[in-house]
Amino acid sequence: MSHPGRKRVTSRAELEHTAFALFAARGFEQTTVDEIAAAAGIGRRTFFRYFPSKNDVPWGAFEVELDRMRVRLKACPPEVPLMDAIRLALIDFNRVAPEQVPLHRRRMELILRVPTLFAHSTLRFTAWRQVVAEFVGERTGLRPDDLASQAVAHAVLGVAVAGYEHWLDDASADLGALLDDGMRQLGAAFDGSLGSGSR
Amino acid sequence: MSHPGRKRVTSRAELEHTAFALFAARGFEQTTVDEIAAAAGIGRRTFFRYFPSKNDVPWGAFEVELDRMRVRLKACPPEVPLMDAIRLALIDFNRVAPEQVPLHRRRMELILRVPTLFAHSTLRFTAWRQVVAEFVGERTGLRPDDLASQAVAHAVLGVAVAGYEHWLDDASADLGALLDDGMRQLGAAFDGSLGSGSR
DNA sequence: GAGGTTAACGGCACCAGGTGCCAGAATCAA
DNA sequence: TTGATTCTGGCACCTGGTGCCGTTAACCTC
Repeated sequence: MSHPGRKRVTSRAELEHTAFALFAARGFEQTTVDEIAAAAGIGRRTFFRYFPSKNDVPWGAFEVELDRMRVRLKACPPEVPLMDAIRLALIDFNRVAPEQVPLHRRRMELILRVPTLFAHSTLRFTAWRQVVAEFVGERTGLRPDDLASQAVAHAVLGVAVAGYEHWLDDASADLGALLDDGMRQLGAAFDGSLGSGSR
Repeated sequence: MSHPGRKRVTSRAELEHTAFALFAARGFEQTTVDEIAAAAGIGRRTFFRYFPSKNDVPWGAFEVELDRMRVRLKACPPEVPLMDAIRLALIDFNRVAPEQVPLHRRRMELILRVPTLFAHSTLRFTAWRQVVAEFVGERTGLRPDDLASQAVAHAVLGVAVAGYEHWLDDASADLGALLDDGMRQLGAAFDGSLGSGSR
């Protein structure tokens, strides 16, 4: 368990915490890396050993999350229709413990509302879509990079982003319900019942 | 028609042309703004008066294009079902004259394949989605920022991006057919026929 | 506990994109 | 010619990000 070499002086999580406090106080763009490093008591150079860029701070440990989504999709029994399986996994994946809601809110506020951050998110989004596309592939026999698989993955991500946008606007909203609704309404749009009968 | 003041020494289009040549030769990331400015015979400072950033060069005059999409959607008769109208407008919007195909290809290759450029595109994508969402709003009576409108807009953009990805991979492919296919298959996914019967 | 190995730290110099400021150059109208 | 107007481009400066490299702190072995 013990490794040779100097011990790490801080951690991603701790650094994230320090940074979030500054972001809340001054805003993301106005906070420089020097300020974060100074507040954390580390050198600027060291900051970049914990995070490849300032833009990566709000994302925390996303790789782990990605895997959660993958597992969640796979756990769905094959009888459940494709889009239902995805819808349920999407809802479940975005469930957070009540005590974690405030942090999750601030995190998503940064990611979705700060323009440069939203832009930088495309990389993560692409990875997330890939997970969905692979699931579509497994279910349908298509290749994950097939047009249909990719289109579905894009659409699902779109529902997620749109759902989050509404969740951020409305503090009392239930994220799971929004995502459920988004998926169903998108389906309704395709069968022609959007805005008329379905709800 | 004549204005006072010094004449502009170049134009967006000309600058874009110069830049594209350099991008083709050295790659986007490897080309510095100084090099573009030098090649165009202008000062670096002046470059930033024609384009707010290097990332904006490949987008050309996108505002105009946006308006074309808006008009194209509005031109669709109300009898045509919502998603059909959007599908047809999407195909038509992305039709380019044969002689413009090579340029359009290079443009889209940059935008979709260069990571930082793809990331930066989110701003334009958001504007484009908004046009679709507004159309959904008009047709259904929902608000454009309603979850359903936004979800549809996200999905359609997703189909467009996925379609372009395939078009870039396959030089012989017909972009219009890909977009048509993408929209139909997304619909098929929702009614459960994806991968089984429909094609 | 001395010495070697290992790994993290952090300063320094440097690059690139982007901005504010401002003096100067070009154009038009009077 | 003068003056208003508008574009130009140099300069200094800021910020994010990287390569380099000497230093520091831990562990392990003898």
